[in-house]
Amino acid sequence: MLIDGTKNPLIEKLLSGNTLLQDDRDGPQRLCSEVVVIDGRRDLIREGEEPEEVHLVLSGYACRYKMMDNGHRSIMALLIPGDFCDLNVAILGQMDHTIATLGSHTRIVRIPRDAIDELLTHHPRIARALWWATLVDEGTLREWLANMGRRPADQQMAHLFCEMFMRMKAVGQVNDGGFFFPLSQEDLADILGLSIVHVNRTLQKLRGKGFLTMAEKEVTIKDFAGLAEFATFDPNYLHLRVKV
Amino acid sequence: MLIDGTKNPLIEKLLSGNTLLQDDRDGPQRLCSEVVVIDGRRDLIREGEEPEEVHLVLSGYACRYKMMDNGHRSIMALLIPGDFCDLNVAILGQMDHTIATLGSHTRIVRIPRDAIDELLTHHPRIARALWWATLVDEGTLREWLANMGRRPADQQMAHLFCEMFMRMKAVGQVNDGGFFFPLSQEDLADILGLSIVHVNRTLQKLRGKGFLTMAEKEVTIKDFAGLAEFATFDPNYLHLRVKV
DNA sequence: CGTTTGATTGACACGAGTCAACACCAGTGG
DNA sequence: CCACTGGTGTTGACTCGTGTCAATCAAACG
Repeated sequence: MLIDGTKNPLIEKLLSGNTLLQDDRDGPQRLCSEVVVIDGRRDLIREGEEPEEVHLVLSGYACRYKMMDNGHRSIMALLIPGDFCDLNVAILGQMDHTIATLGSHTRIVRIPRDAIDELLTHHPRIARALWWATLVDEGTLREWLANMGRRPADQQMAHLFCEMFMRMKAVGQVNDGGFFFPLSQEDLADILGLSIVHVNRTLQKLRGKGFLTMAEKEVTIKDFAGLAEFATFDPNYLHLRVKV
Repeated sequence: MLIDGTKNPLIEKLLSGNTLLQDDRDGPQRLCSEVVVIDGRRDLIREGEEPEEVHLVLSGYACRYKMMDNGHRSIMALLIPGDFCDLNVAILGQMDHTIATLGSHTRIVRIPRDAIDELLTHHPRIARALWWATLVDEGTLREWLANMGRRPADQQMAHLFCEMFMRMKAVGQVNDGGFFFPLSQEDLADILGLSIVHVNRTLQKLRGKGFLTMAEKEVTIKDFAGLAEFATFDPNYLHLRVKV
C-alpha cells in the first residue's frame, strides 16, 4: 500500500541515513494495513502498558510525554511521519512513558508485532536501519537535554525549529520552506520546559527577527541560515546524509 | 578474570533486570583484558571519532558530554561500573558526543569489537540483556529531560541522588547507605544545568534537611524515603527487578 | 611555602514564572 | 440568529528562582 499515493515517510527516513535496495523498500510498503486517523490529543499507549502492536506515525505529530506530580506535562520527544513509537517495549517489558498524538490530522498505523519480527528477520538491512533509527532518537534526546540545560529560551526554541525543519525535510514534508505544524503554544511550552506566556513572547521575538512565521498550523522558515546561526545549530546528531 | 576478586559490575547490572544462566556469566568474565586506570578528567572518545574498541566502566565514573559554543559543558549521562560507553557507534558511524572520565580512581576496560561481536552471536541472552541496557539508558535520558525541564533545582538534585543511589546499589557499590562519589560541584552543575554557586547552595539545603551528606568523595544517603518523597522519585524508568 | 583547585558566602541583576485580564475564533445549543 | 462556551493567543505588572561577579577560605600539591 502506498502512503499518500506517493511517498512512504518511513522509507524516506531510513533512506536519509542508510543504504536500502528496492527489495528492502517493498517490505515496509506492505505493512501499512490498519490506519487510524486522529484529531486532537489522544493517548496511544500509556505508561505501564505493554502493547501487542507497534505504532508508526504516517502523518501529523505524536509525542512521548510524562505527567509530573506537580501537574506539568513534560514532552520528551516529537514523533513525525516515519517514526516508530514503541519498537522496543517488547524488551523492556513495559512503557515508562506515554505516547500521544498532538494537533490535528494525525494518521497512525498499528502494525502487529509478528509483522515487525518478520521484517527484522528477513530484511537485515531494514533491521539495521531501524536499529539506526532508535540510536538517532537517543542522540536527539541528548541534544534536547543539552539544549534545555544550557541555553536561553530564544536559542532553545530556535534550535527546536531548526531540528524540526531538517527532520521534516528528510521525510519529504517540507514545501518551499514551510511545513505542517499544528501544535499549540502550550504544546511548545511542554516541549521546551517554559511557561505558555514566555513561549508566546519568545515566538514573537523569533518572528520579529524575520527567522520564521507560525500561523494556521504551518511553520515557514524564512531564514534558515540566520536561524541556525542564532541557535548555533549543528545537525550532526541527526546523522542525516542528505544536506539542506 | 574476576573484577575486584569478587563481583563483576557488568554481570550485576544485567542480572538486576534480566535472567542469565551461569554459562552466560562466564562470557563477560573473560572479556576484561586491557584495564586502564585513570585519575581526573580525561576524554576517552571524542565527538566525531569512530573507535575500534568498546569501553566499559569497571569502577569510578565516566560521563557523556558536549561542549556548547557558549563555553558550557553539558553532561548528558553518568556512566557507572557496568556501563558500556559506546556499544553503538558501529551503527551510527561516528560519535555525536564525547565520553570522559570524572573524578578519581576510574578503571576502564577496552574490549575489541570482535569480542563483543562474538559475545552477541554466541550468547543470545547476553545480547538481549545488552539491548535492554541501552534501552534503559534511553529511559534514563528521558527522565533527566523531564527532571531538568519541569522541576526546581532542589528537587532536581534530590532526584539525581535517588537515581545514583539505586543504580549504584544495583551493581553492588553501596555499603551502609554510602557510595563512592568523587564528582566536584562543578561536575554536578554541568549535569543539572545549574551554576556552581547554586549547586553549592542547593546541596546545603539537602544536607540541612537531613537527607544526605557529601564529603570526601563519598555520598551517604541518610533518609532515602524522605529524599525520594521530596524528589517525587519513581524508579520505574530504571527497569530494575531488585527493589530497595 | 606559593600555587592551584574546589567549596563557600554575599550582593546584585535578570530571565522566566505567575497572575490576571482581554481578544479572537469555532462550536453549539436555545 | 445570537448568546454562551471553551480553547488559544496576547499583553502588562509583579514576583522569584537562578545566574553573575567577586571575595574569602580550606585543602591538596609540587
